[in-house]
Amino acid sequence: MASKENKRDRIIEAAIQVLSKKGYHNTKMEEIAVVAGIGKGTIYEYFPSKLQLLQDILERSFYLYDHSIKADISNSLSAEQKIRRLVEAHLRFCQENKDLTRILFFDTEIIDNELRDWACQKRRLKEEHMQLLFAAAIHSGEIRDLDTKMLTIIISGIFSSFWVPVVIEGWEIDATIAAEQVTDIIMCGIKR
Amino acid sequence: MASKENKRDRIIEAAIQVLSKKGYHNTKMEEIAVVAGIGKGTIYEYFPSKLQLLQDILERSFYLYDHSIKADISNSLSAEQKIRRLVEAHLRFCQENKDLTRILFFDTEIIDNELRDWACQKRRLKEEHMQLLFAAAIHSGEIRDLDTKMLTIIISGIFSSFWVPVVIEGWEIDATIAAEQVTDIIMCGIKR
Amino acid sequence: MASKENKRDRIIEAAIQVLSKKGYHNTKMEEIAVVAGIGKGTIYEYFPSKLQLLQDILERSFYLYDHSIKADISNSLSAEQKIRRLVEAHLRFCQENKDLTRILFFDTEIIDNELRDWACQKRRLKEEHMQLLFAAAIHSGEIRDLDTKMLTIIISGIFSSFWVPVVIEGWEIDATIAAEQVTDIIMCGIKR
Amino acid sequence: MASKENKRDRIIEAAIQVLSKKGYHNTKMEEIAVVAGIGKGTIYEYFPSKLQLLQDILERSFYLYDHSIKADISNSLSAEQKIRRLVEAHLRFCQENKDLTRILFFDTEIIDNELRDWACQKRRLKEEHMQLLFAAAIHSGEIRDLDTKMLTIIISGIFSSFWVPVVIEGWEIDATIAAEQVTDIIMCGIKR
DNA sequence: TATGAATGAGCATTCATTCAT
DNA sequence: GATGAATGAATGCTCATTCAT
Repeated sequence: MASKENKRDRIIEAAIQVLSKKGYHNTKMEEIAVVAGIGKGTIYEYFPSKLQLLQDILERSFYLYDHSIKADISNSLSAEQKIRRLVEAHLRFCQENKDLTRILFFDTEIIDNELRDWACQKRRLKEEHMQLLFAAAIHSGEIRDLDTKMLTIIISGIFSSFWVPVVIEGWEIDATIAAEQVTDIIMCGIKR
Repeated sequence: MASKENKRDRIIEAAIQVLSKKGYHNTKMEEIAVVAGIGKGTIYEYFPSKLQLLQDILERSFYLYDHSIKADISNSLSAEQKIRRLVEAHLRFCQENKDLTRILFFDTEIIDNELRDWACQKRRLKEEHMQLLFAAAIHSGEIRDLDTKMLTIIISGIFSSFWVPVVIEGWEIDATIAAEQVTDIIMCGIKR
Repeated sequence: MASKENKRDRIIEAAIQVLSKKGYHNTKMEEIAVVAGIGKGTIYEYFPSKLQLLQDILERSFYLYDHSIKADISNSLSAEQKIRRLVEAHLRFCQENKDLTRILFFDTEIIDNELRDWACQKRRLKEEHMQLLFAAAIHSGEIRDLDTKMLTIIISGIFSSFWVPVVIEGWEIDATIAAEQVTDIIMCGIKR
Repeated sequence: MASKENKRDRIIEAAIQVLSKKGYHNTKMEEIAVVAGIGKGTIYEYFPSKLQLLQDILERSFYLYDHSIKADISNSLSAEQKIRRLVEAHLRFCQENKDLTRILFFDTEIIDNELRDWACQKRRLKEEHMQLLFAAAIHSGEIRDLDTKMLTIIISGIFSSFWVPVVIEGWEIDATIAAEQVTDIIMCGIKR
């Protein structure tokens, strides 16, 4: 049992490693098996197909990400603090899960319609959540009365723009400091 | 001759259409041919390989995008005006070239190392260009003394975040108005 | 008319050139057309297919070879003289028609059953002719009473073995002298 | 393991069968698979490509041929005996390995430059070996003082001329008797 | 349960041949 | 007649998946 979960996890880890480096279509099941140190056929004992393996990873990753991001936000915080914490959590996630991040954000080629829809839906949920955050902050007077959809797009964009330098270029930043700076810009803009 | 360019263009158009909907690996040469209304072999009269076809499209697209974006920025403008125009041009490009945008911003799976390097280089160039813009604006006192790398990441993120709602979700916005709002947020932040 | 024959000949010449260097399957019709200085489609005005083109060349070549070989043998000659002349004529043909020789003797891969049968038949005819020569010589007492089939195989082998060094390796020999030596060996053997 | 070698051998056998009948370019991988009684993809588990499969067969065949030919020649023999044994071994090889012989002596179309060079080199080695044999025999006074290159060409020709009647026409001869006759002609010539 | 040998659907690419100009 | 752009049948090869062991 423990061994079973163990092996499943080993497959997932191996898959994350290979997928993040090569992308879905350039990754062969055999490669994953080799990295996992098991036989090719064994993967199919745990996952019905390559696609399902990817889907499982994505779901798992998304859950993990979502968890990392949301866990830290208690409702008593101000919008500014919430944003700062979001940015910080996001950065930390990217730094600590580079391979996962690459898979999750490297908005990969349309692999499957169902998968694409799933990803879209997840994105939508994330955005709705953010939109609520902004709506509340506007309502409480913390931030200006701006279009919440546009706000969401802008802030989401800022979020996702950070993974490339961190994951691909190995940019080393202190998440806390960076979050501070980013939040400052978001809140106060760049104008002198 | 006119006809020859014509057919080349028809192939490119068909390829853009199919590629943007299905992605590189799910696109069959035959499908492109069918959409272009020609025989499979004909594509190879104009493009040596599937990969080269994609590469041609990407280069062409990038050139078009680059052109659309840069053309509009005369040096006499203020940083704020430059940003507004950039945002507007970017939005307009996305709106007017949805399929192309999808390929340009989405089709990022590692298809070929050379291609990946090319894309990375293009991104780097774009960012360098932006970084210079910010450095100048800081120097002239137009914007605050912020880390230009971070600024570039943030603003790039804002840029690229817009294509999804426009292209995928069919969000209809007036580019001029949106650019105004976005620039306002960038310049002045969101704090009340 | 003259022009028509002219063009046909130009195609054949070009084909011989290319075929002898690249072999049937590695030769593209377009290549032949380019070498002939005409359009690809034009070949089909003169030859119904690639195979037929090859067949025409082979027939023509064989006729030429046969002619070169046989022309020189008047019946009044002794067997020894006949053999000497045959060898000499064969060598001369190889020297003067290297490309043709390569096609004719480079017993190429089975391209077509009909063609293979044709080639076999030609070989058989050649051998029958030779066999008759030997039978007559034996009858007249000029040569020993040996099995004519075996004799034919041996002498044919000697013949065909000469084309490689001449055509491929560019061996320069005086046909008359070589024929003398070869005939000497055939007639008297190699034993001291 | 035994099974693995087994399958590899079955593929080679099937390939020899088909290749010898149809030639390289007319042989489809699928056909080989069907004859071997396996799936198309299985061949690629044992051979990386069609060309490599041919190359393996050629190398194997050449080794086998070379082995059959050379094994039988101890140095204490006279030149005459050596020649007789060579002829006999050659004939026996042709009789016992008809398909292989057909591939080895017939499949000469330029398929690949590397392969062609390999074949040329093998031929050259064979000829050098023969040339040495003749040089020694001349030196020991066993045979007349003839040009060794010419001698080699002639005797090689005699050798290779035998495979066609044996393999193609199914000529049944007793190798020992035929070798005797051939050697007699080589040594003593045909003149009465 | 674990394996990896076997499989064959699937696809990019080639090139002889056609036919509209 | 001459052309060469267009064609699609043909084929080598890949790799996710299966299944006998």
